[in-house]
Amino acid sequence: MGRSPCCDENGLKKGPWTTEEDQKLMEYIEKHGHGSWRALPKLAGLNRCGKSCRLRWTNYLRPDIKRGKFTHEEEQTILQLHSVLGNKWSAIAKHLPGRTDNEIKNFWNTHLKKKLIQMGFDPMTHRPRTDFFAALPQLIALANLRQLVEQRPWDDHAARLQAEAVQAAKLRYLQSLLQSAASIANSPSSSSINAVPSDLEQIGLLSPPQMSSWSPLPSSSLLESISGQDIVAGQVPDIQMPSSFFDQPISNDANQSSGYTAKGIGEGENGTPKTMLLSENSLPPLTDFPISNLGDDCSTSSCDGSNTQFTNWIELFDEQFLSIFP
DNA sequence: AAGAATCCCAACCGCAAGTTG
DNA sequence: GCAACTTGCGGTTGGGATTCT
Repeated sequence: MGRSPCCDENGLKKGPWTTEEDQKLMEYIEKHGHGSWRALPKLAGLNRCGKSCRLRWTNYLRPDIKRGKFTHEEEQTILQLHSVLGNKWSAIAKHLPGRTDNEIKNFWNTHLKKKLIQMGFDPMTHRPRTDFFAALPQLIALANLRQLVEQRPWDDHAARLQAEAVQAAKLRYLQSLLQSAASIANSPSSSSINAVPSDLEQIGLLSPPQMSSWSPLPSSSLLESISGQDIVAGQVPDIQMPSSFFDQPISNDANQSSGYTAKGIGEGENGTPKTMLLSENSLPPLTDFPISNLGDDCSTSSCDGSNTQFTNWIELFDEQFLSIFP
């Protein structure tokens, strides 16, 4: 397996393509097909290397390429597929007609990855970041200190931190439940990944129709459409956040910070760190995130504020999660 | 208004797998 | 089996566009 010759031989042109070059390339491929990419530039009268021509065609000139911003559905698909496939951009692109791997990669790197990081999730594993948890008590304690000093409700930042912590904890618990589901699904007596432990059903996590909009597991149709080699049998993909969740603005409106309380910051009687207790009414109002205000932080054209299904689901999650989570 | 900072994406680079003779 | 060649892929970057100060 030899290495391909470098493109910059013979002073071939590099950099942005001109409309004239595009025209030449398109006309040639429409007439003759691309054939050998290496031979194409000479035949088409282009002072480019074949690699550059191939890239230009596949990423920009191909007639079936979809232009414009990613839709909400596409964003969800990318998130789901990335949780399963990782940075297999070409594999992900196969499930998004009209989108190139390069485009998806760029979208991930410029938007989705940042959102995951901002929400305290590892973009590679889709799990809550441990360093985030480690630092959280100190951050909350600092915020509380400030509250005491200033005698006023939590500011936006502190409220946001707590809201994120609660959501991350919930998701971590959900993930452990899903892993249980996977082990059951993987057992000889179970034939479907959809087999769920009773506690999942008990807390209503999988009750329709709330889960129709987003599921922590890739949809069954999606899984079916992914080639078998992409997924280790029985392995549950890492949980990922719904894109609607990521759409929540990082800086919440002031009216969301009221009424949040943290209890028991500090040390317990035996000197061990005391667990931060969050009263039920201290939970952030997940359903109240001003989705209609997402515009500034919204990178896709789909942020139209119409996504209510997930918020319904998370609302259910709030109540029933707390009833079983000490 | 202007300079700085940041965002965004087209294009490049290099590696590895696949193909051919 | 081997080397040359082709193609595909993922990571990175340059610079224009946009936003911020």
